[in-house]
Amino acid sequence: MTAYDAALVWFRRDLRDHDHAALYRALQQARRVFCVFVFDTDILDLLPSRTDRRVEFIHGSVRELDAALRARGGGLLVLHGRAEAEIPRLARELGVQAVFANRDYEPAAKVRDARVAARLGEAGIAFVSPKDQVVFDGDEVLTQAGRPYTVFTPYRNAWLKKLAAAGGDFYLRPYPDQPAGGGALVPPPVAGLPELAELGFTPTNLQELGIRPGMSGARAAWTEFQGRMDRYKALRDFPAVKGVSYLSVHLRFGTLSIRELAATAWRQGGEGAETWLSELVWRDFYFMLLDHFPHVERACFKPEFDALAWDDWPEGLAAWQQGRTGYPLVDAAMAQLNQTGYMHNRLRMVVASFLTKDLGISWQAGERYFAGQLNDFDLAANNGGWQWAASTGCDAQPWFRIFNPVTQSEKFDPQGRFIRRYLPQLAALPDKYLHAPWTLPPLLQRELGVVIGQDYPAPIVDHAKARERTLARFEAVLGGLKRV
DNA sequence: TTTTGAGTTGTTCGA
DNA sequence: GTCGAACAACTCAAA
Repeated sequence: MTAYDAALVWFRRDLRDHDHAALYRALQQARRVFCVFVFDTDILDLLPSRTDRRVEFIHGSVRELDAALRARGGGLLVLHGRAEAEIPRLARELGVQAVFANRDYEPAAKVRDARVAARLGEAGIAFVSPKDQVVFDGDEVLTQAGRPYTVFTPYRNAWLKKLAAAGGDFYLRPYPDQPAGGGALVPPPVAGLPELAELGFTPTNLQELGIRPGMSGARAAWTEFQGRMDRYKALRDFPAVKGVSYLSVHLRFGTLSIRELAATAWRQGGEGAETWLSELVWRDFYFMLLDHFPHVERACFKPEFDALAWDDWPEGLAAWQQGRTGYPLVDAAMAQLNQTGYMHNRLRMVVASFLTKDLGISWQAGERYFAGQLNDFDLAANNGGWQWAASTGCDAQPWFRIFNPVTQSEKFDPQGRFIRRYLPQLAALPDKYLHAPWTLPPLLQRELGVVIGQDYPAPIVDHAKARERTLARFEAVLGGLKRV
């Protein structure tokens, strides 16, 4: 029996029509179900450029979602404006009794949703926001003392235990497309998807990069990854190799369901699948942290680290952003980011360590740059990753978190295949010198046509000295605390 | 309440 | 080149 005559499903970062909590609940509770997506100007206006792969990805995914909903008798109403105002207005116009939208954990989204809920409430319309984008959220995995975990390993243990206790797939079962005795999708009163240009954006190189948006792109990438999940543990640290899943962008925009991914990894078992499942647990962990500790968006997870005296060094930041630090692995990684909007996870750690620990620049500056560039940018994961690298987050251990950019290069790109791909000007260098080109004897530099300081930058800092400065920087804060 | 064990992904040093 | 220990000692989470 349906409780409502009509309901509205508001799609945000969940651009699929299967295994979808809000869509399922709406169909369960309402006789007629409308669907809407808003190109939210409150978000779009903040983007640094009008050429943005994320917007193109969303645009393509929305087109596909609309087609899928049409095939089921419904369709997607696509709006362009302030979601905060558009959703309550639309809900009234359509005469629905409830709006369903999957729960979001970002501080700004929580404020927006609270305002929407309040406006809807004034009109007697319910706002329902079920859990969808994580396996376990907020208060589902807590310590014995009832507090949120702040250390990953015990969190993961509790997370896995909770899943296992429920028989493995209880929490991972997909929501059916059509609940028994439920309502039906109905077409929107106005059809049509605005073109990218109408939204004020220009096309990107998304297609050239082979990034396919939408549920079809997600399905293809997911199927491909399943064939190599068992090798994930062995290969994931080598950026020149196809070792990681490349599913982050699909998880970011919900073109895949986290339950489906986790269920598959859980069922498969084995080293590769277990390691990958751990990464999905990290994802839940960071969402949970952001939800419970929203101050991390701007400040350090551990407040004492807000006292760290980072350097204000615009030229250093620019060199890092543009990939001309003189450290090939760092520069190749930044080139990958700038050209494709993607960066391998190992390299995200390397460049984050380099910015904060070698250049002494605040993690917030790096986080902001990533936010503008990454196709898969997600506040929770990006912030968590940066704070981990900067040693200001959970498990802060500065003396463990200073990566040696040359050692990392030798270890994880031993033949320099990744470096040569993104820094063709270094292609002629022998492997031996590729990771630290400044060690190449000057005569050989001329012979190979790679003169340091001319054809490729000299190292912007000396790692050993930078390391000492960083340890002193942390000592000033931690040592100061000890004396109190 | 007190105690105990452990902490994603490392680096450096010296033998 | 390889290997084990030291790094510094705090905080968290469970027993």
